[in-house]
Amino acid sequence: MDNLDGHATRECLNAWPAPPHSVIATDPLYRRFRSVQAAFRRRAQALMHDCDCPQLLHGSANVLLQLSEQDGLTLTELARRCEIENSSLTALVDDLERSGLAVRERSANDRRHIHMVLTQKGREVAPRIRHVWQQIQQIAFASISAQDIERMQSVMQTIESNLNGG
Amino acid sequence: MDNLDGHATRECLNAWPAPPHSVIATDPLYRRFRSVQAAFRRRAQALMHDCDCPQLLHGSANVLLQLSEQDGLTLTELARRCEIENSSLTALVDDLERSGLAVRERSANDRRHIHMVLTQKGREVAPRIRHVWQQIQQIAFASISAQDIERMQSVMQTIESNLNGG
DNA sequence: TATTGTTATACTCTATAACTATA
DNA sequence: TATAGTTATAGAGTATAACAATA
Repeated sequence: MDNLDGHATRECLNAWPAPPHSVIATDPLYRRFRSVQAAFRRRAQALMHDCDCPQLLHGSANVLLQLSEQDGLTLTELARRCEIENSSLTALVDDLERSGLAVRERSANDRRHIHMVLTQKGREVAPRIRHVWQQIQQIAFASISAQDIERMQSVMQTIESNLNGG
Repeated sequence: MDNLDGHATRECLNAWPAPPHSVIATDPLYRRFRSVQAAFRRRAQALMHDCDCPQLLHGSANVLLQLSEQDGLTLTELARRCEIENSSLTALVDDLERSGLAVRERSANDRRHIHMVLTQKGREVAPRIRHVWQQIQQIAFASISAQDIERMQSVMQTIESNLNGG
């Protein structure tokens, strides 16, 4: 076990070694993507709470905003616009129904289709949610130029495309 | 149910409406953070497979690289360097042990400490993992200038700090 | 009492596969 | 057979809280 004590000693002598370049160049970047998203989500939840909005998943709020643009979309069309799978949408729509913001209405013409229709409450809440999202933008992008934000989005898109082999 | 058919008709007449500015400005950006990270992970897994590396979680690979910089770190020190909680580290360390790349060794001096020690296999594999991560960088950042990458990282850091109220 | 580490649990976001109901 | 939607399940990454062992 002497070597283990040796390790412990090295730790003490050199507690903060510089990480190798390959590590600092990849892992923190990789992890930053998640932590930024988490920061967006946490701040949005705090703001929604402050604004007396129902506590929605970020995805549900997005569905709500889609519906406030065009009410009565079918689930499949909503999933397409939100760029998620049908099965992923189910929980978000459940969330909206549970919060009383929208209801499923089965189509009379083709009973396979379900239209999502905003309730009165949903129509009232949607602008507040939209406002919260706008606030988040203002907070998040404070002191960052529009050009830098666009550049970042474009770089991220290129990275994703590079990694997906395109 | 006539209104539902009305919705269906509007869909047909105007199937691809432009989303409102507030939506395009936030949600796709929010979601991009996750999708880029997923792209990194998927590509890394594919490359690790091609290079005959053990299939490790990204986090486990990161722990392995930390150990290849300094062997025998305690779990708490490893968690600190990886910027995760102790409890989150457990699964990653289990992963490394399961793959035979490192072993837990309890310290004789202070039996509360556990040192992670690379095995022979771990020392052989670490450089290959590092190489894979370097390849990923090359793939991900192809045709993107170093300046743009640094700028993106810095912008992301600012966004996170803004959102966290700093 | 304080520290190290583990376990149990939960949460967010997402996907795939198998299923039901309808056309 | 094809489409719309649901359910069941998984997986990645993370956290909190309660716990055991040790100091």
